[in-house]
Amino acid sequence: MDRPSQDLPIYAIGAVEDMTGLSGRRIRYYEKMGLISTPRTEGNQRLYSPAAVEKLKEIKRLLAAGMKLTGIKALLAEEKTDGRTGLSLEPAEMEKREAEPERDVDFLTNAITSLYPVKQHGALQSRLERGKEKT
DNA sequence: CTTCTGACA
DNA sequence: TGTCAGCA
Repeated sequence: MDRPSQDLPIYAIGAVEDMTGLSGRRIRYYEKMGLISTPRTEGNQRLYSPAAVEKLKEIKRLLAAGMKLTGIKALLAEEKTDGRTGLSLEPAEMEKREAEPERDVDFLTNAITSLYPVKQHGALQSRLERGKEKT
């Protein structure tokens, strides 16, 4: 069967700070901004899975690439959606996208193609292209 | 000792 | 964003 080990929340925020190079302040901030969701222990302590750590590294990269938190948030929302059908967006998300001030489609497309494996390009680019025509 | 939230600079 | 307070 699959090994959910990658998804098991096992690291305390301190360990994540060492692994990602991000400050706890920032990690908590990203969570507050809705970029990530973190499981808590009964004592309200945050726990991060190896996958979550990678996700944070990804956010760090995107940020370094010049993307705004809002753009990354939208990107993460895309991934959460089915990459193939990719059409289960909630009205609230749609509105946010329409209102996204820094939506440079070409820039996002480049960032995506250079950062992600071919697999995820299709649906994402289709959506971006559509938004492009629309605009 | 580490983490948490809220708040200030 | 760093850092401090006051808790747990």
